[in-house]
Amino acid sequence: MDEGSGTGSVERCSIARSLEVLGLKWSLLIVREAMWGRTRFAEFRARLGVAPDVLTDRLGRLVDAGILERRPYREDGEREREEYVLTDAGRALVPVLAAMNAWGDEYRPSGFGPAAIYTDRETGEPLRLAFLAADGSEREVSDVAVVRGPGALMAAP
Amino acid sequence: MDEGSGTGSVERCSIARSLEVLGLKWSLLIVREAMWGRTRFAEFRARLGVAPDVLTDRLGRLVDAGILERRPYREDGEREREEYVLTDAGRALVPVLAAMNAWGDEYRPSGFGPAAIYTDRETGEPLRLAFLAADGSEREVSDVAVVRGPGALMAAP
DNA sequence: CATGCTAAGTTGGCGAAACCAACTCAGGTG
DNA sequence: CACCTGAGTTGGTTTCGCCAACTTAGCATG
Repeated sequence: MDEGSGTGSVERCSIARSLEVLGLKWSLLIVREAMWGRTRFAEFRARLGVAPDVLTDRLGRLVDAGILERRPYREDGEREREEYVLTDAGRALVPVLAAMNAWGDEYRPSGFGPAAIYTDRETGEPLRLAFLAADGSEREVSDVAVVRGPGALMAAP
Repeated sequence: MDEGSGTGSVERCSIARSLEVLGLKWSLLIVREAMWGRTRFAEFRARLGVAPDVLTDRLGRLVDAGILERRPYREDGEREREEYVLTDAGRALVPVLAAMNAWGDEYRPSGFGPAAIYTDRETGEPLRLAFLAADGSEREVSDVAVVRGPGALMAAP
């Protein structure tokens, strides 16, 4: 997954750079589980049904990318083991998950209603994602256009 | 990619359902290119450097999922061909791309500045994604909690 | 009317990634 | 010291992605 839009070896597109670490199968679902508070190998494995070798690989990549942090823990009467907790960078993926969640709810409904709701941590009231202008006013998705920024200096029609 | 959180055969998690169609390599990058206005096989191919057989497969899946629409076109002096344009469901993926973009800009910077900016289609002013409460007030990402909705009726600690 | 051009794909072979079951490993308990 | 548990490895098979080469359909040109 390289080349294409860019001229050099560095991927200029932030989406592509995000996908370098999140684009492999299971990566985002592991982050989703971590958001629910799962931290342990066996929990991820049981919840997701992912093969153990793949899970080992993904946890390692997410740690390397700074999304998860390996941290020792000890249950009483057990030996010391490692668990995986979200870092700030990992928690910053909430909008990505929320956006996917909202799209899936809308365009690929399960028939059971939404499985996850994003809420205010204190009041518990539901939140939604929206585009805001600098003055705080909201814009509809249909009013949003994508334009090139400084990182995109390729010539194209 | 099934089972895990659910008991039956329908995937209860909207994120997993979104990933069923968007989670394969190249799918989201094809949607990104479509947002830039690319519509043709050769354009996707040249921009992304994706193998033609994979591109055929992904375009077909995106069409089946209702994200892209196949539409005939004809350049003068050319034969009729097909192009691929975003549907409403496809354009509704803007928040997903914007969220990934913002995360990549912040946590995996390229050193060239952002390659894409999401703007108001009319005024051109830059927009950002934010969580809003029902009254329109904004919440920080760190104030967001994920809770179970009606679609998640699994018992778990 | 054969020849070539172009966009949009197929086809076939190969290496990497994912899957699955079985096995290992380290420490703690009875 | 036999056994249990969580956290992984290992080996073999299937699927996926990559690449180069080939095909196909219509129009245009000689």
